[in-house]
Amino acid sequence: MNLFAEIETQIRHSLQALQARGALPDGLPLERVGVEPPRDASHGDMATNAAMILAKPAGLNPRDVAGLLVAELVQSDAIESAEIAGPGFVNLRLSASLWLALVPKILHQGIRFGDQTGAGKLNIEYVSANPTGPMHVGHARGAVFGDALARLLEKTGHDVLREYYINDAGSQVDVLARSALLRMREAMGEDIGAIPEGLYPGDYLIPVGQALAESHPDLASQEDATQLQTAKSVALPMMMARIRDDLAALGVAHDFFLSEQSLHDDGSVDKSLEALDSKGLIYQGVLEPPKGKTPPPDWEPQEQTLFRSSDFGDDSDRALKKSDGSWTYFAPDIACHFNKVKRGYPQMIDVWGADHIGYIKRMQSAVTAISDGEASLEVKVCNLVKLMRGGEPVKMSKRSGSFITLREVVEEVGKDAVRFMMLTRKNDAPLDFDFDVVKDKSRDNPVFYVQYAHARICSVLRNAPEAGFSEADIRDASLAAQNLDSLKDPAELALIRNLANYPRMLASAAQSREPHRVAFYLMDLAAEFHALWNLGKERLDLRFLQADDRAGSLARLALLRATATVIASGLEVIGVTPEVEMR
RNA sequence: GGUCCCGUAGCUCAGUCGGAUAGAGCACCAGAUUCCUAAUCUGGGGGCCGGUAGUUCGAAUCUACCCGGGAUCACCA
Repeated sequence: MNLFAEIETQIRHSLQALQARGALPDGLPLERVGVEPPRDASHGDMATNAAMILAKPAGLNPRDVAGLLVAELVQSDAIESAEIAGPGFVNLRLSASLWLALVPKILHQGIRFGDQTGAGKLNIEYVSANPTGPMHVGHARGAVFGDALARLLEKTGHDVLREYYINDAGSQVDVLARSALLRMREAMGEDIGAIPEGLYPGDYLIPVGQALAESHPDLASQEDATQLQTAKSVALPMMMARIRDDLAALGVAHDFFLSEQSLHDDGSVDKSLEALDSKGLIYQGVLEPPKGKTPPPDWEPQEQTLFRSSDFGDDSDRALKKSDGSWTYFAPDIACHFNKVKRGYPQMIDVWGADHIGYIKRMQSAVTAISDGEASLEVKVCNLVKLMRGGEPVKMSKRSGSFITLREVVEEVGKDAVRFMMLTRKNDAPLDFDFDVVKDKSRDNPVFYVQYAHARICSVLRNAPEAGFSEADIRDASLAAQNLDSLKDPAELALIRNLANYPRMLASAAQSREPHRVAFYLMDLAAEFHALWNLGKERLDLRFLQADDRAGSLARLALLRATATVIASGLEVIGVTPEVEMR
């Protein structure tokens, strides 16, 4: 329960009391009443918009409603003062003990501070990179975003399943198999020359070729279809193992892997289509050419099996089978989501690259159609990542196979830096990833800046014994029992208010599915802590450790530990390590 | 042309179910270290929140239309 919610409840009770007395009419929209921190700290600790929201429905003017509310609120022990301001805001000042009580609460709960419960089951699918090669940096953003979102949603009470959909049935997998077969011949001593156009040139397939050569020495003499099948059966697990390794290096792990091929093999694709067909949503037809100035030059009308996605808000109906009768990628994707629903996850989130934006409506249409509106799919898109070094974009050529892999980036700058940097921009905005910034040890590097704040607090605690405080004194349990009344300075109280905002921030970040807010909150909190630290240089009374002020020192240590705990908790949500020492 | 995203300080970007005088970092200028990590901090200047209209007690935020930038648009995954 966070402080803002408590005060909001208090206000609601006061309003209800006024209604019970007849001072306010019944039937007011109390649910719209909110409490928020005022922009200007001089206005108080919290402000409510209640009077302005309720004035019109109550048939009173805002300042009169505010007056009634103020008279009611000041009777509460929690509220020290309440005054009317501006157009009808009620500014509240909470009794200091209420704020101070937050510190032991955090110390008791540890990094679980801010946890919420009971938000229900949720399936989140992310990464789902094709198993045809190593992960590159573009995948990293979706991986980090998806993982951080999953952690955030778990923190806020969801029962989350992290899912990876393996596209192991498309034509790209055939290309993978043929590329692996070529590498197999190479492994057997054949001079294969340059890798032909249309096959994957990357060195990462050399071990796959060797594995094939060892496990299936006679494969080259088999029928083509057998060769392909065998190559796939060897190459796919190796590619997926590598992807899992790369993800693990980033601190990302999925709970469930769903194979597209398995959906074909067990008839799920057919069943999904039958389900749609039974609702009358499938027909044979010819799509109109795409509208616009420049229709594709090679466009020609094709009769295809179509899904009536336009009945569900899509711009056009969409093909499930190509004109040659084979499946489009859309059909197994429907089966994939149907599969999730049937496994008990009607609430789904997909994380896609921004280049798939145009695909969202049809997928949502299909989910709505196949579940009769019972299931919902949210799609979050991640925009491009541009790698920068020395102020210049890093050149990437996929053709030559010299693209920067996720593994290389993680090895160069570390997983924490990759993860944090990926969350320094809204997911749907393009992001510059600058190697120079990420490796910098200064204020410019947000990863460093936040971790350094945590390390600095740990440093103070390490220095405590020298200042005469025992190990027992500075344990969280002891600090939580400290009297904190000596924490009076505005800078100290401001830090506590910021800590109080943490659960609120988590809730709104989760609701809007925006884990980057956690990163921004941490940067802000770190700045506030660094400022308090430096204040101790000129204000000796604010220095944390003072041998001649035992009670005051312990109170300050309690505040510091609470701050470190919230930083550690927030870092946990985005999967970054809270460093204990940075020298 | 359709759809979606974006437009906020010189630059890069935050901005909470609409809330009070719109914030931060960088850059620029001026300062702080016998002292818990100066790897940090303090202060200063800098704004038509792309534009117009609308809804509202109140709009950077919501709606409509325009302007500018980007992504995407049968059959590829």
